Amino acid sequence: MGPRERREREREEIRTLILDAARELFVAEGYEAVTMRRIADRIEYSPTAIYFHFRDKETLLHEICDADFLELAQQFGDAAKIADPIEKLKETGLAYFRFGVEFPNHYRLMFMTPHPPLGDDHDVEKGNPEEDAYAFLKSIVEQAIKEKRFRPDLTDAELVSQTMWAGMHGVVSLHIAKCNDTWVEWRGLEDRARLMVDTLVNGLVRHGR
Amino acid sequence: MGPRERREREREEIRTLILDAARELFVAEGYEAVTMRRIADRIEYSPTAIYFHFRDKETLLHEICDADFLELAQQFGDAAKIADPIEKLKETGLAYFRFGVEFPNHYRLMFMTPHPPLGDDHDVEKGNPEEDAYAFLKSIVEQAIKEKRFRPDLTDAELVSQTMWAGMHGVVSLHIAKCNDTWVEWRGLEDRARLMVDTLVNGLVRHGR
DNA sequence: CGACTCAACTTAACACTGTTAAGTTTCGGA
DNA sequence: TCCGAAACTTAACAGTGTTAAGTTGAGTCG
Repeated sequence: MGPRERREREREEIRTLILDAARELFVAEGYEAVTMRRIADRIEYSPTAIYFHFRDKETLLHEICDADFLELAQQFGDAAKIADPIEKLKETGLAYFRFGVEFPNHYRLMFMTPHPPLGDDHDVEKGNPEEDAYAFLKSIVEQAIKEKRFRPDLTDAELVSQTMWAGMHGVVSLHIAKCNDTWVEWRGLEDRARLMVDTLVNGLVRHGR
Repeated sequence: MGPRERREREREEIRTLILDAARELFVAEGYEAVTMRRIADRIEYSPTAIYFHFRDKETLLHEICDADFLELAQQFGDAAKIADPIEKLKETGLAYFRFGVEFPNHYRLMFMTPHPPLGDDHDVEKGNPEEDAYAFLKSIVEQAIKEKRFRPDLTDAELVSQTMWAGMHGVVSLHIAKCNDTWVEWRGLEDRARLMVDTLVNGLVRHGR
């Protein structure tokens, strides 16, 4: 228990100190505002100190939004309780939408910015629906397929999930990138999200007879 | 006749020289590669010379993708010939998709990057379906509504257009941002686009009886 | 206890970026 | 011929991410 562990703990503390400062700047003022020097200012260290804890800016930002992937999966808590797969799918889509609108800066980094193929050391456990948002979505789609709620030609859960995802992503990302665009007479954001889920689900389901 | 016009013509020539050099860099290596100094190198001028023709980098890039909006609208040439509004809508969606996949760097700038509200001096004539891609889409949706091809509750052409757009944008932008992501077992890009148009249209149309 | 080690940090610098101030060339018009 | 302005260049500024070299201070060991 000597000072060996104390050092390690202190190291972890300053690590999260940096992480928190960066996140705060980031969520408030966006990617552009996050400069190494501004982070350093905020925690009253020199800019170089950060490099002792993170390889570079990219991995720092990466680490920030890594935690957000977990956060996203937890937004599906309400949806997870729904038994009917179709209703569950709808609620999941809307929860995803709300997440994106609430944290646009995180969303941009997570889903709208191409990243170099970074190492696969993530916090979230891949495939676990409680941590992996995509796995959660896929599990719903699989359930819907198993219960024969979709059109008979829709047998690939992966493909359907990706389309469902893309639809909601389209609404969110178009909003983030174009909400100040005056070219288009935008309809209500909520309405657009609603119409997207409804239309997609309506287009996917097997219409009873 | 006089050198008055020659000067003006020369000025226009170097303007497009810059524009072409910038576009070339941009389409080949992406936004990050476009630095004022690299553009200047390529046309053998000093970096400062560019500022004599463009206010700043932002407006330069803006001007480049302004021309691309026109280009996009012209991709709908084939779709424009289709009489049936539903088929026309599908083909338009796929043409949009192909454009995004073919010119990802342009697409990123046009639709995935938030811009400060820049002046409304565009090349394209707003509302003209032959130049304004959104207007083209909306005209199809209006036609479909008029011909009662959509569900009776769908009366707002703007809202439906925006949803249709968002759907295809979702497929394209997710591809551009995440095509190197190994987290997801991506299905074929073409298949995803196809399923998106089909599902959306299927979810919108009035199902005959 | 004193010497040594090494992690944690700082200062100074490098190579970039977009952008501008100031100076130079060039050339048509009076 | 001289003037003025347009078109350009050189040099610089303030900023960026990042690194090389030096400093400090606490833990280890003879």
